[in-house]
Amino acid sequence: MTAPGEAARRKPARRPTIKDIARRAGVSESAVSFALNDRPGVSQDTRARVRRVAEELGWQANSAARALSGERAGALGLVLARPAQTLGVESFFLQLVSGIQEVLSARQIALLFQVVEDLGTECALYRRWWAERRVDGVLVVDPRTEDPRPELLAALGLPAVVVGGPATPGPDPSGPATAEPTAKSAAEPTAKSAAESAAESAAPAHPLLSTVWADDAKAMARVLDHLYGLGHRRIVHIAGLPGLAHTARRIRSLRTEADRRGLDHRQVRSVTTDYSDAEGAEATRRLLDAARPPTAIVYDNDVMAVAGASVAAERGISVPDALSIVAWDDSALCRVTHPRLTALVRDTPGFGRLAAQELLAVLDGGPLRTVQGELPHLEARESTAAPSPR
Amino acid sequence: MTAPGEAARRKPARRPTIKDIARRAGVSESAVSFALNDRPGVSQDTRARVRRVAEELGWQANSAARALSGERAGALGLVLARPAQTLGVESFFLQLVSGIQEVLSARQIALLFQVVEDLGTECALYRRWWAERRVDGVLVVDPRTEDPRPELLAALGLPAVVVGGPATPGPDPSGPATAEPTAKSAAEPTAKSAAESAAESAAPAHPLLSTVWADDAKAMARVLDHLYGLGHRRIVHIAGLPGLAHTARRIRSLRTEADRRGLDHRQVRSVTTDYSDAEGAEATRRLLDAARPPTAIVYDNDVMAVAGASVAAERGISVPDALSIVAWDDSALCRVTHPRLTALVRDTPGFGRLAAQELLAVLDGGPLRTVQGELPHLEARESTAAPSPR
DNA sequence: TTGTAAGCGTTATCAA
DNA sequence: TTGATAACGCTTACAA
Repeated sequence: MTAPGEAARRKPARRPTIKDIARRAGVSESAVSFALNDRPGVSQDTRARVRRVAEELGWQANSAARALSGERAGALGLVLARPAQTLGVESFFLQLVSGIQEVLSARQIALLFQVVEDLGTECALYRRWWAERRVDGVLVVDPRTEDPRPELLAALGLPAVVVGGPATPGPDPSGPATAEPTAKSAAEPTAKSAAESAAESAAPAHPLLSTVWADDAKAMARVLDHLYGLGHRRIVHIAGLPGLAHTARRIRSLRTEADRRGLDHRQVRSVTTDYSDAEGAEATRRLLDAARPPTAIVYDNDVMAVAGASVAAERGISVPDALSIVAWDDSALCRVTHPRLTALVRDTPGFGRLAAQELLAVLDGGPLRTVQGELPHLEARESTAAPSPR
Repeated sequence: MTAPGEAARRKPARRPTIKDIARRAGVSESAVSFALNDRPGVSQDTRARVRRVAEELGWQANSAARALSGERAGALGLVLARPAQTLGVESFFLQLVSGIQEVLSARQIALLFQVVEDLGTECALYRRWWAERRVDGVLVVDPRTEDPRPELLAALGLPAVVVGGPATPGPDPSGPATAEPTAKSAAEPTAKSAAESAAESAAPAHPLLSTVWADDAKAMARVLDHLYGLGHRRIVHIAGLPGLAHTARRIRSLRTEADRRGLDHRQVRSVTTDYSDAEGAEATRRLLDAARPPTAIVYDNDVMAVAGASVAAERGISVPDALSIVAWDDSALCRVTHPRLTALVRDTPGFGRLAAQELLAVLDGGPLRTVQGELPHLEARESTAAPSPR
């Protein structure tokens, strides 16, 4: 190593360029370029020599130069639009990102990750990245029911894949999925056949962008199967943000499943929250204080589920005897509570890998597609059981 | 907007360049460059005109071109070396990143964020980024007691700031801070005066890199003050990974504080873990099963604290009557348990802002410095109280 | 199979 | 105060 401190700082080692390699290998720069990029037009012998020299020198292509001449920036972008406070306890994103990078790092592609306050800032950032040519494409997360992003990205010509989509499904014949907001009450029961819903979820392709998604409808059906099978008839789904596409899908699915079993929409229903422990707890309190409280609650994330379990404990309501609890998404959280929480487990890093692969496929000129991730499975733990007779 | 679908994808809008601006404003390219970069050598009039045209065209500098000619890539890097499984419930990093980006986005600087498996991969990535000229500098997190990164980065001449440092403090006269691993027992009591320790923590500057850090020693002292004041005399610190610099500082501080109060090192001590809920729970079980269990436990993160509280509940040990619990780092987790957990609260986004500012200062040619973040404060909740008499 | 040369969009150095 | 012009490191026609 060089001398420490200031010295090292002032005189950074020079990075080798293609010219250095050319000189050292006794060939032209273009030959080097061809050799290193696996292009025809250079002999096996030369190719090998160039490769060896490059290795010796520890050469790596200058990403700026490559981006400037070739079209590729060698980087993809991912923006997370969340108010700073909402950046709570969420293993989801870190795991998603780690899966994405497993795929990207093998191809030497960098990921620009940015956390912003809101959707407007996110859109502005896409425009900037596009104008700056900073990224070759982006992964769009948290798709919404009304989402301006696909149209913007398509207009810019910035390749993108919607993760968790479809962002804006076609017009819903029965109107948008709605749930009572926490404050209000009662939602008019808009019946729809299971077949209708299934068809919808089978062809959710967004016309503008490729999409990778999980079948929340089927997952919700599994949860319902589990709870209904145990004997539950009063089931409430404490959902996340109402504007998100997957929230809408889950709500719609719950309704479909209720209809299929002839359950009343007053007994089986969804309420929306902001995903925070505070709103999760608040919604739970309201439900438990009602005249006929639910015997089972499904929470849209782990944090709310734990908060809900805590409320039950505070009320002296025993889980699972008097109340069953299911968490959508598993994490350490679900395993440290007492009792441990039954959870819907999905392979989040795997989902990230899928998304990255799909974006790379789009960059390579592949067709727009809709790819479905693995169906989550229900990990039954101690928080769900048959409801106590009353 | 242009026509949707394939059309938009095939014919992406052209990005305006400096040449377009020059043509349209009727000046030379270099005049445009000067005007847009606030350099002297162009009249007020021209400058205004150029600016207006650039605005109209929605021009943004092509980051690759700028990186190629100027020295700057306009991006910083942050690598998180964590085995994928350990990417658990941690709000810390997302919050840190959000703070960092508050500072960077104001200066239009992007952040390359990468999650890797281990330190070796992290170092390889620094080398690659450096060779590719991908980043202008990096933020080094999770500094260790024996850390190869500062030397590597200094040798490469890649500007960096250690976040949470100092990474490798000067040789400790009393030997490295050690704690009994969970499996073993007893550590030889290596006494050291409080003054000595204070001096050490007052001048932790790493000779190679700038550092922003939090005074874990003082924070630990605060925790001890709290618990000792309540009457606790048997206090165990369930620490995180033994190799991390801040773990060492906390362990050392605990010992110093014990000595200062004449407490036995068998009664007040640290054990190390991997931060996981599993090891946190396991360590807690071991402690509670001992002949003379501690009356208070300090956990190095929120997940372990919650896991520990859960173990206590499982054992029928009442918190805080029979056991007091403190969590290092607050989060929603600490507020959803029953009782809510007393926690050491710090401003993580603020810490991120500080780190980003410091790195920018280094990039601007500022001197190597050691900057101290805000001291965490203890948020006393229901999990700490006077120990029950026995 | 090889080398020469133009170009990518900036910044920076010169003369004018 | 301006406008050519040469880098920066790479890719890629095109010519030898």
